[in-house]
Amino acid sequence: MTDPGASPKSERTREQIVAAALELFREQGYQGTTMRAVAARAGVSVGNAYYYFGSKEELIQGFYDHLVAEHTAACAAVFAASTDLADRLRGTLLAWLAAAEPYHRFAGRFFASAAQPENPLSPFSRASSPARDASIALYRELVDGSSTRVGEELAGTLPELLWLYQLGVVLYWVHDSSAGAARTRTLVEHTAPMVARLVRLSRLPVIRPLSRQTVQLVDLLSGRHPGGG
Amino acid sequence: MTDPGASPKSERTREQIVAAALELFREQGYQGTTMRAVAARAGVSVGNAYYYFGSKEELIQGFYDHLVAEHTAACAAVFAASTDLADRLRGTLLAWLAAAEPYHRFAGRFFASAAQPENPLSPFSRASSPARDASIALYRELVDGSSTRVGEELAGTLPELLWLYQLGVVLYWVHDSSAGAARTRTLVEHTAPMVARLVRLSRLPVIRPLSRQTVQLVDLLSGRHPGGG
DNA sequence: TGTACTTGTTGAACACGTTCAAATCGAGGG
DNA sequence: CCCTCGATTTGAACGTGTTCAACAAGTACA
Repeated sequence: MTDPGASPKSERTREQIVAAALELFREQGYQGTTMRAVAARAGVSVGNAYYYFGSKEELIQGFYDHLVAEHTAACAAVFAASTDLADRLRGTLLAWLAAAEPYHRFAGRFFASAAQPENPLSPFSRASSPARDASIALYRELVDGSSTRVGEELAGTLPELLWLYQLGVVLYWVHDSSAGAARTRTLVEHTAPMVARLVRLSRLPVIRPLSRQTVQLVDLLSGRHPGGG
Repeated sequence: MTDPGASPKSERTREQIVAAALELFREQGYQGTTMRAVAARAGVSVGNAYYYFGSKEELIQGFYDHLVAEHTAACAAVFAASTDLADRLRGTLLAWLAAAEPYHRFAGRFFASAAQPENPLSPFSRASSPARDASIALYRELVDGSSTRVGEELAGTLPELLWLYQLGVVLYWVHDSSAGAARTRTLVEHTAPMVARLVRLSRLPVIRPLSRQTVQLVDLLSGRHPGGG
């Protein structure tokens, strides 16, 4: 299985494998890293690596967990710094970019896997729902702690919408080969205030129907995987 | 190379290989189809398949070309049927869904490849720019032939924005396992009028700055691959 | 200590995508 | 007809991800 018991021994082996994999991913990229090399550096056999991880792709989950943890930590500082919605959005996204930076080289491969339906790494998959829920909760905190008053219709769904916004930014970042992801930073700098503005405008009579329809649609379709229920 | 001379003989061999690949993709999915099986059904050797196509993924280009052609043809009828912007949007997207339907099973694998940076199949890649330009041109025709008056600021960039909108719909569709892609159809039915409404609202004084900023941002960042120039 | 059972580990073997040196084909010139 | 040369075709061979039967180590209980 993929998730064997958590004895101290197995825990240690598992960590050795993840550490070796992350090292090699950084050094050689995803493609350039072979399972044989990962096993060798971890000091175990190939078969043993497969005892802990069902596939090469699953090794990436290690990177993913690491990333989520680091991002969440960084956001605490962001949330403490300002109550302005645009500031908080900008800070949150820039913090993600900073945390993900070292892995940009193989992130493409990662998100390509994640883009596949039925892949456990997919952000919409059942396997990802804890990470997804955690991420959405982060955005709920972002909204709740901001000074912008959000209409109650929108309030419930806004965190999920902002999570989708982040997904879009990440998608752009993956394809961004500019130095230091400068273009993605530009994207964030420009869109964060626009999104914040849109949230404020959503209470206007002209916009309100659109806002309401958006919420209804997301609630209708979302939750989990599009085909899920 | 990938693109050997176009003698009648090589042309025929190439077509045999593409045909065999598409058959097998439909029958067994992408993963379940081996290059050996493709070569066998096409009546050639494995090496010969690689003489024409640099990789298994490149075989998908055949499906892609087929799809674009069919979609474009279907849109002619859509454009003739109505000048209402929402109708035209809805029709265009539903036509895409109809054309792509038979390939839904392996479309996930396809778009996963496409999601990878540096992959020629990526919609942002240089190799795809003809297909991308053609697709954007389709949306320009959609806009130009509609009865909705579009502000001149937005007019130039709107086709590209709508193409991005389609990209989002496709992304959803790939993950949609509901019968007959019913959920994606719902998404289209709801969002097409909303997008059309948004286009109309974009001329309002409250919205106009947002619209202008959006256009500026897209023009600043877009064109090609984020890191491109 | 011995015995049954679970957990952890091994490395050879398999099927696949891909490569490549060599064989074959086919048109043009002698 | 033969020769030449590039385009086309072959299939064995390589490296890869993955599987699996077998084995070792650890654990619980008598």
